[in-house]
Amino acid sequence: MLDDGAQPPGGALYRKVAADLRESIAAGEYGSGGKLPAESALAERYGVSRGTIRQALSALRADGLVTSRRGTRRVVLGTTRVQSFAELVSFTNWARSLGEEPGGRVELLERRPADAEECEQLRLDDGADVVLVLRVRTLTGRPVMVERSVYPVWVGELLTGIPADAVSHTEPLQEQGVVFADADHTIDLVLADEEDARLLGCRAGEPLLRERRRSTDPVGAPLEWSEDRYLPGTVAFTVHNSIGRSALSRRHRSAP
Amino acid sequence: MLDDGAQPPGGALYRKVAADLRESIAAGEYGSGGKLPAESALAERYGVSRGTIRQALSALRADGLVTSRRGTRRVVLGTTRVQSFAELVSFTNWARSLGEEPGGRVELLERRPADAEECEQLRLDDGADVVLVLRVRTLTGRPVMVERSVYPVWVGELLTGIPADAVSHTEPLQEQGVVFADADHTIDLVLADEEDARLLGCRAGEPLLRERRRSTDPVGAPLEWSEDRYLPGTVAFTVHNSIGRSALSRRHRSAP
DNA sequence: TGTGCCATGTTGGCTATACAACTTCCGTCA
DNA sequence: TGACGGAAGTTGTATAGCCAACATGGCACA
Repeated sequence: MLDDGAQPPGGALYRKVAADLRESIAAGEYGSGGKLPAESALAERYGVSRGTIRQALSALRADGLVTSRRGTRRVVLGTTRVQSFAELVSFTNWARSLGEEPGGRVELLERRPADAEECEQLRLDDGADVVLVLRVRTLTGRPVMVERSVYPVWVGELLTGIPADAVSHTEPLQEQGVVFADADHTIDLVLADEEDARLLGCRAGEPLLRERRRSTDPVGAPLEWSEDRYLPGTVAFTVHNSIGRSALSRRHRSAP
Repeated sequence: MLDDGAQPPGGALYRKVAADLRESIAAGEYGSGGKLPAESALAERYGVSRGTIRQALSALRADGLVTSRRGTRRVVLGTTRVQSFAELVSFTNWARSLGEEPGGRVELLERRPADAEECEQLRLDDGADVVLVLRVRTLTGRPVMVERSVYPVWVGELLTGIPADAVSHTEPLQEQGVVFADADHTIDLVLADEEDARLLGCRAGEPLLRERRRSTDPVGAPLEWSEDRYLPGTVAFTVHNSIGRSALSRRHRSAP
């Protein structure tokens, strides 16, 4: 038990405890709807302080795996959940975790001046350049999504050396020290334009699920501003939130 | 400073600190991209321990308001964000927070045996009854969303006494001690059927943004299983996630 | 000039303790 | 039998302290 296997801040004790508890829960050790041992009991079992246990449980709580209420033991909510942040930011990681073969092709990679929204999103000065990458992503050969990403030049020029049929873009970036730490996602619906239709092999005007995403590094510097358009029926987005911890919100759009 | 104004577990010190910091950030006191004071400085300012400050900052971190990295002071990511959990679960609260007039009409309220998925989602035995509520929701008179919710009978029968034109359903439930604590959302795309078209005043086959939601109480008991269908262009869902704290996930659907 | 090292500031992680608030259950008493 | 009350168990909140890991800037040295 207490197997290792995390890379971000790696060796933290509470992460190992959390990982072990996740496994136990997924294995049904406490049943679905069953009660977890008390914090003090877990502290003794793992040989750590109650504070560390609480740190671990807080992570499970945020993932929606367990409840937490003053006065009673924690209850198992779901038996499995959660994708790592890496699986969300990287299409490649996600596909692999599904057992599907990720693919993709760069349709366009160019450097050009940023427009108003790109400046806003990437916090660039007016007139600054950005690198635009247009890619079609496939799952086991089938086109699933078209991705239009713009990067600040200092990020984008790291991508110019990558072959056009490279499976992953985020992995080489990570290797060069670019760390994706935060992301804001906006999900709505959009109709395919002619370019979408051509790239995805659908008809123009067909509805697509759109995810716009702004990713930042640990310091808060914008790394990527991307608009992904998914063919319907291929993906769904799931979110968990709880009272006092709601990363999800619903936004109104008065002007279509 | 340190204004009150939270109702769930109300009086916690770290919540007041967090609320105060939120205000300061929203007021631009540290600038966008600016540095927050050190934890120790904040601890002294508020007259609390560093642990309490860290608890408050952890909440802001989860909301994506500030960064956190070992070695450097925290940086302001965004100036404003976040809706309370109540605004997400309740259409009424949400609409009010937008300054729009929420409306709605119950098209159908009936008690009937649950089907297979409803049993699964609400953790009911086979053959158990559920209460189905079909409602059209309007924003300042304009129909925006159709909501199909099923409740376990013990929740549903609390709704039967409510007038058909009642604005909110969740509020009367809360008053009777039903607390919504956790929710799982799945967002995807669906085409309007005849009923949707009739209720929303659109054409059948038109694309709609669908949110399926399962809400549970603090003990983990399912309270509601709902499917909401939004007219395109009226809403967008936004999610924030960060490395190590990802409540969002992307799911594959192999069989449409 | 430029490079590398070190002191300092800052957050992450962990422990220990104490009390408050709440739930559950059991036993007592009417 | 039923209601009330209290004891025990459990999580929430807060404090204090310690060290490690990391970032930054300045200083010394080549």
